[in-house]
Amino acid sequence: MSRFFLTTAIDYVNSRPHLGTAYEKVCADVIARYKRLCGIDTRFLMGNDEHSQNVFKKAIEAGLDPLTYCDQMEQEFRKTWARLDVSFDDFIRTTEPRHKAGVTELARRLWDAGDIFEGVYEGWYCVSCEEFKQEKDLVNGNCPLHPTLKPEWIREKNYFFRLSKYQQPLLDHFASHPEFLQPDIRRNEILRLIEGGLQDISVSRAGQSWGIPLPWDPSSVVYVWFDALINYASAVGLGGDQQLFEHWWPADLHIIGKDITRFHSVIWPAMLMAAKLPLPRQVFGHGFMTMNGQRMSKTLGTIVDPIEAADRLGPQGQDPLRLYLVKEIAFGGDGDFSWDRYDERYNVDLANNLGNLVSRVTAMAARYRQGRLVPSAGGSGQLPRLAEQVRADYRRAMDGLMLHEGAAAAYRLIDATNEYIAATAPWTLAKDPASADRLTQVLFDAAEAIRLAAVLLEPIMPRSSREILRRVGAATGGITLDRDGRWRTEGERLLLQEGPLWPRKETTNVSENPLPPDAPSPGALPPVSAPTTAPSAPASVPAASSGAAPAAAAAAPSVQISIEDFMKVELRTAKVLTAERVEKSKKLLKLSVDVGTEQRTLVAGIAEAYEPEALVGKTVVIVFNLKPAKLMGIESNGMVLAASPDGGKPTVVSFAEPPAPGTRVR
RNA sequence: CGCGGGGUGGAGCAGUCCGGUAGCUCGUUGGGCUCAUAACCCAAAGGUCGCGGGUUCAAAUCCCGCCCCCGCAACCA
Repeated sequence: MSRFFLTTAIDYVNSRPHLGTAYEKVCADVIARYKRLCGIDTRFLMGNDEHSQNVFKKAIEAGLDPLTYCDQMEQEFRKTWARLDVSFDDFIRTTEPRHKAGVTELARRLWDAGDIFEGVYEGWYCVSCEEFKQEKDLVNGNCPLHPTLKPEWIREKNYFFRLSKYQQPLLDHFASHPEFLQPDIRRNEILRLIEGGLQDISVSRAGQSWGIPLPWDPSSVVYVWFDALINYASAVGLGGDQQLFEHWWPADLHIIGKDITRFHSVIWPAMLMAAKLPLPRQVFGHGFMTMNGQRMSKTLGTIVDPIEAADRLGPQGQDPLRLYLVKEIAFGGDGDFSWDRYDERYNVDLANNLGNLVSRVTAMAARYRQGRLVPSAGGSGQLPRLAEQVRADYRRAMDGLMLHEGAAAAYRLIDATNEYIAATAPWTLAKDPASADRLTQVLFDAAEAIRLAAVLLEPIMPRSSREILRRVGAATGGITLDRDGRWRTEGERLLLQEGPLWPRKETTNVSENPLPPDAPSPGALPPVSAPTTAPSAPASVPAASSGAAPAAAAAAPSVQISIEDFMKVELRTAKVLTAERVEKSKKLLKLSVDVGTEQRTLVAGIAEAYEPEALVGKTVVIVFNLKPAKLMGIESNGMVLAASPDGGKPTVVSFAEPPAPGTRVR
């Protein structure tokens, strides 16, 4: 029996899964279930990415031991996947011993092959910030955040992977395996990137404890992205169960978000080449989910909780959600979600079409034949031929990962069945005893078409599919496409007339804007910009992430400060003398202001809301004792206060009757 | 010239790689049916496929130029 090993990205555990994360898992699950339906021995792997500094920080903030925190988050993830009927066969956490074994094994192979070398990261290090600073960020040679401190020039030991060595092998692989990276749009992008040359990359961090130590130098841990990628191999026994590994590796398909395509289609294959291991057969980078056209973000209130979305449509609400995700979004492209549209699709696809079809057929079978259908020898019209066509289209679509087309194919059969009923008018046949056989045949055909549609939809709506099969009197267990996907002309059917599968949802058209942009949620503070870590870090993180935007950091709990704390902030009025746009900047204005005692230059991010001329002469409020910072090369000595709604345009604080420049505001 | 995505009937999208009657869902209008969850079926109206050039017998699709929108990054001190 052929086998299929399928993976999704493993998820960062610093926040609960949202709809974007769920989108990826559901699509992967549909593929996994489809492969099983085809009779293929399938292994579907998912998991959590836990060795991130952010996870570590998050745990410490929550006052938890990191592992305890990860344990708790695992439950959150598992709960979500269970609610959505995601049928993974294995769930890996990067803190598990088997993963450590795999990472150790792979790292050692690369080291032995000479593809990892020791280097140093050199840079200006601010002891107070505990991080490296870029030369260009320094202000007069000092740390921008600590103007009195001169950063130290530090060399940190770092191990690098010779990624550059694999440029040509990767290009060769892409050339000989056009299917390796899909869809094509990503493939072209990555090809250009590889052609542009590859840099060796740092794979270790010195002086950290949260991570997997390098086998040859335990004073360093493996960089989190390097660690994360290896999960796919360690989950099937790399460095442990050799027999398991040989059976399942290489993976047939990595399903990932388009943001981490580079890690999976460049770095990961290069690592495997270096380790002399086979490459995964295919990487598929799907698009992102948006909410009402906007990127999912906590501050914009555009996060959709997948559990909430499922619950909205009842205890079996996961199936409508799953159908929406695969049928309404072209797999590979970006997709939008809105509650209105979600409800609409539910009514149209499930209540009106499929659900109503099951109702009318089972009702007629019950009324005219007491639910028992024994087909006569008569012909079956056009439906069987269409069913065969649909089945072929469905297979082609699903094999090519065009999940939305697979769903559409199944729906062509459903639509055709509704048309067939309208054309044959069984209720008319029922009035004429001479048409008795014909009536039975028509109902049988309709039931058979429904049965086939249910089989095709099984990967997308497993639970509902089984329920439909039950109602049309077909076997519900162990179905396969080969055996159950073809039109049957005989066999007695016992149909069950029961209540609506999907009651119609009355659309009250309460357009529910999740959160008015200018209404901050209670207790929410502006997100604190997290200091970035060492500059040698890769730009983004690999196997974590997932579908949509990573959730913004959770709103900090409301913290009360003392009057002394507040008084540390010296607010003063300032009169704007000149204002000009900052070259090549979208948001910044450069202002010179009179603060009474002196004249200062400062930079404000209000260019989108104010023309420079409109500000000249105005009296505004600034933070007088803010540490200077450089923005787009300009030193800013203070900050203009403005009301700044999330995603909206700022309004600077001003006065009806301006006091003298330099007046203290408190 | 920072990277990327997009512009297709009123709305939301597919189609673009591999040119050949412009497709789907919703909405609108008219009709039909009464088995069914006010559902289902038929029909109609509605499109300069962002703009301008080019290649071609033929361009939404290929080539060149331009405009607009949206992300991301550089900048919300």
